[in-house]
Amino acid sequence: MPTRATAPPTLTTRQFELVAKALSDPRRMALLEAIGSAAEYPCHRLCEEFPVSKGTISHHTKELLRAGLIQARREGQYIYFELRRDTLTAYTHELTRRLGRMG
Amino acid sequence: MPTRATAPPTLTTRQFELVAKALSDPRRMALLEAIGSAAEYPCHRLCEEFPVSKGTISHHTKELLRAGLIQARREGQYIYFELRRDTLTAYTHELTRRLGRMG
DNA sequence: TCAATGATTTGACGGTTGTAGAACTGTCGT
DNA sequence: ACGACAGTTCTACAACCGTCAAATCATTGA
Repeated sequence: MPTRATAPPTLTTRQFELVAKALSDPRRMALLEAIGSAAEYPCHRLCEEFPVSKGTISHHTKELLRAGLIQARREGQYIYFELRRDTLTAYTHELTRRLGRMG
Repeated sequence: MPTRATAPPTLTTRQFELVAKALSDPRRMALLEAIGSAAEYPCHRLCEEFPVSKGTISHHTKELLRAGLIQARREGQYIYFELRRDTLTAYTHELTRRLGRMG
């Protein structure tokens, strides 16, 4: 069976922790929401629309990348982010798996 | 209409942040899993089974209580914790609601 | 080649956090 | 009343985190 192109249905312990950590900061969560609001979201628009410095934006997006919550596509001098919903579902599934059946 | 005894189907912004923060620490997550592994879990068993001090256990359970992820019942000198799965479902639902439809 | 724009990296700073240990409160048996 | 046990609170500390500013890298256009 070939390796799946999309996403693993389950997360490693390490990645589970990274996702939880990434979601724990309100600002980072807001950035993630913005990115998820469109099919693709240009990085410089995040810089325009959030009252934080470029460096901070870069820091947060790096964390989101590490967690696998977004992916980046470079096009010339621009970078476009895309929300990875598969990682999110994997996270919520792992959460419910660890904490028994939920309502 | 009377106030519901169980849990709100949706979380306030504040509570959403508290839950995300509470879930972001691996140790606290492990404590939550232990509590969720039974209908009720006595506090002193957490102290026995985790290699951290009493003070640290108390600190973490306090955070879990603040987030509404557990509830406590006192019985004499003992305290029993119970996982609140309703808060967890509310959290995952809010997460998916904020990030658009997911797989 | 040079200037301008987009993005990353580095260094520093203040606030937060996980942790231990000691002191304290509360409850049970004897 | 007293000692043992369960839990909380306080203090202190090292590590981490979000943030900015400045420097640096990368890419495009003139």
